[in-house]
Amino acid sequence: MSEKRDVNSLLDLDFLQKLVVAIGEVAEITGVPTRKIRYWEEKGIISSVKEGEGATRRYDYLNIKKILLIQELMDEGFTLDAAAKKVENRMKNINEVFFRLVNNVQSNEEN
Amino acid sequence: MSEKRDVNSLLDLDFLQKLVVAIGEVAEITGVPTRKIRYWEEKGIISSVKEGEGATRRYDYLNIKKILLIQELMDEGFTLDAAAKKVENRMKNINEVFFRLVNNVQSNEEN
DNA sequence: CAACCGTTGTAATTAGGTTACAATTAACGT
DNA sequence: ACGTTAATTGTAACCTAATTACAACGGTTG
Repeated sequence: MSEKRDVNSLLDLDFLQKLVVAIGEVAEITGVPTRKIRYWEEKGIISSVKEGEGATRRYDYLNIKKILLIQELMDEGFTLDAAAKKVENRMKNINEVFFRLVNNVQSNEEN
Repeated sequence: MSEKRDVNSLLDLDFLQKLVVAIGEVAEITGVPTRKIRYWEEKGIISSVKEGEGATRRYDYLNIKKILLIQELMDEGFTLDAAAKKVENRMKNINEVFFRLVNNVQSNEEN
């Protein structure tokens, strides 16, 4: 069975981290308009990457997640800053879990 | 512990499926030039989605994976068609595994 | 009511993508 | 050697998407 290989191939988290998308796509995915996303970024609440000078921004999936979570909390009545703080804590957890997963996948690869 | 929630939040495969990126980004990720990607698509080997009429194409992560795998096989000496066929088989497996994972995550959610 | 928060509008500019037509390069069979 | 096919690349004209900066708006709070 080459199934383990297929699973690892599918859950290639290293690859997932490279998967960064343009702002229009993020707006489509999250339902948060581009203008708002840029505003949150101006305020330092989320962040994007720029490949080169004068290039367009790209958001990784952790930041997209963040946008979704913040929007959810704001819908519940949190202020932007409060929502951001709350999400920040959850993100720490998510990052930890993430690294643990990366390690698991890597040790499975050695079989 | 809200860890299970965080894991599910991280591995939100439903969300992952929405994560589609523009051709330039695919080129960056895979190292395969945009022109070549479009050529492979013309030949029907990979596929993209278009949101509306006259919009730009977007590739989901399974298709990006496909591009990577095909390029690898071609580097080993396979022809394009042979590589495509081989990858097609692996993709079937990957899709199966994928659906199984989606179901697992969903049943975990019921706890 | 003044100040702030969160958001949105828009115009001008730049970046990125599409299409179609054509050319190139290498391998394959006769 | 020759025509053929496979795989790729170049490019021009056109269209779509993103950026920046400046401004404005409605709601809330002191």
